[in-house]
Amino acid sequence: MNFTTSEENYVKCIYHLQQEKGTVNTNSLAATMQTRPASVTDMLKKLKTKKILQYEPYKGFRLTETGRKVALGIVRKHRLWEYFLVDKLGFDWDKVHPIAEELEHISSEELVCRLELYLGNPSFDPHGDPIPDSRGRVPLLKQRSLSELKGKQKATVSSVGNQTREMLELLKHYQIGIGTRLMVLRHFEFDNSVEIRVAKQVPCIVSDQVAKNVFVYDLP
Amino acid sequence: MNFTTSEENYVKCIYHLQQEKGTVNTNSLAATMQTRPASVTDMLKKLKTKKILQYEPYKGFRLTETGRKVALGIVRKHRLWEYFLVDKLGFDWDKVHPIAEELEHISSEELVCRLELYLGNPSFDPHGDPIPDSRGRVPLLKQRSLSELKGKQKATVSSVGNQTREMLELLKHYQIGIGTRLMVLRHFEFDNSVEIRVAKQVPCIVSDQVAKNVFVYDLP
DNA sequence: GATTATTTTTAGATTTGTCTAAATTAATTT
DNA sequence: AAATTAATTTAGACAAATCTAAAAATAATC
Repeated sequence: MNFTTSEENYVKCIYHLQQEKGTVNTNSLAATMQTRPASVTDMLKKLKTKKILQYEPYKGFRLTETGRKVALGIVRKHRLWEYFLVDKLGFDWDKVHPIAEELEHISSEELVCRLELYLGNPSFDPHGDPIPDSRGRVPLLKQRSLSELKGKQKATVSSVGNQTREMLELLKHYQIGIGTRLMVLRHFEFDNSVEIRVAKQVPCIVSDQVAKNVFVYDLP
Repeated sequence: MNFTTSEENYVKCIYHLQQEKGTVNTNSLAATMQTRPASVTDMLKKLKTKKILQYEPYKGFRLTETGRKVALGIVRKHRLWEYFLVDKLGFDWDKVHPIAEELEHISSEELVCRLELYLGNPSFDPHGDPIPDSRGRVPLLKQRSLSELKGKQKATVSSVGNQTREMLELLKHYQIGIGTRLMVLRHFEFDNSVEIRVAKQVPCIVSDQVAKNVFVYDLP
C-alpha cells in the first residue's frame, strides 16, 4: 500500500497524540497539524477507506493495527535520519527535526534497511526517543528521571523530556547528551537541585526542573 | 524562491535535454517527463512567471540564468546523494537513481553542504557524471572514450555514456567502475574490439560498443 | 429535560497538477 | 502558394488537499 506525504503526516500525528494524550479528536488533530477541522474530517474518511483508521462519523477514531505499523514505519525513518544527521553529518541535535520531517517520506525500504545497518542499529535517536525496528517493535526501557536517582548511582542518559530549544541549550552547556554517562553525587533539599558528575569532569549542579526532564537508565 | 517537486523535475529535465540534445521542445519534454504536451505547456507558463524560463507561446523556450542555477542545484543534490548511497550505504551504482530522484528534493541547504563535506567533496558521482559545486560550477575534464586511446596508454575511467541496466551489468562483469585505472593493450581492426588490462588483472577484451561508451581521462 | 455551547461534519469553492479533445500556429510538401 | 502534416496551445474537466460557512450531532449547563 502506498501513502501520500500528507496521509503519512496525519497517521504519524495521530500515533503521537495517541501516545502522549491517550486519546485524539478532530480538533486536537487539526490544531497539531496546523489545519482546519474540516480538512481533518476529509482526511479521516480517506484513511478509513485505506483501512488504516477505524472511524465512524461523530464517534471518534483510532489507528487500526495496520495504521499503527504504518505510523511506526514513519517514526522509524524519522529517527534513523535524525541519528544520521547528528552522528554522521555533525548537526546539532536541536536542528535536525525539520530536515527529518522531509527525509521520513523517502519510500525505499532498502534505503532504511541499509541506513540502519550503516548507523550500527541504534536503539535511540539523538533526542533519546526509541527507534522502532523493522518489525515495528519499539525498544522499551525502564527510564527514570535524574531526580529519582539516589546518591552515588551511575546511569546513562537515554532521553530528554522537554525538548524545547532552551532545554537543549542548557543540556549542551552541561555537556549532557544521549548516551552520556553520569553519576549522582547528592541532592539539595532546599531547591531539589542535583549535584552530578558528567563523564569524568568537574561536578556540576542542575536544577530540579532540568533533573526532572533528563531520563536515564542504569548501566551500561 | 521555493519550487514544488514537480517544478523542480521539469527544470531538471529541461536542463538535461538542453545539455544532451542542444535544444528542447514541448513534445520531447513531454516524452521524457512521461506526460502530455498540454501538461508541459501549463508548466511552462508557471515557470515563466517564476522567471526561471524564457518562454513565448509557439516560439520555444529555454532556461534563464536563474533557471540554470536552480537546475544545477538539483543535479548537485542528486549526484551527491548517489555518491552517498554507493559509497557509504553500499548500494550497487545501477540501483541508486530512483532513490536519488526522491532525495534530490529535500530542501535544506545546510544538509547538502554538510553531506558534501562528509563525502569528501567528490567531483564525480558513481556514474562518472560531474557534481556541480555550491556555486553552480561544473567540473570539466577532457574526456575521451576508450576506443580513441592508443595502445599502451594508461587512463582512469571517468564516466559511462550509455547508462542502461545492461551496460552497467557488462561493466560490473569486467570490473570496470568510476575511478578504475586501466591500460589499453591493442585494438583489433576486425571488429574494433579493444584489449585492456583493468587494474592489475588478467587482460580482457571489450567490444567496440562498450569501448565507445566508457569515458576516461589521463592520469592520475 | 430544555437550552446553550462545543465538536464534528457537510456543502461548495479554490489551488495545483494533470488530463482529453479541439483549435491554432508553424513547418513541410506538392 | 495552397494543402497537408506536425507541433503547440487553449478550453474545459478531474482528483487531491485544502479552505470557509453553514448544518448537524453531541456534550454541558441551567
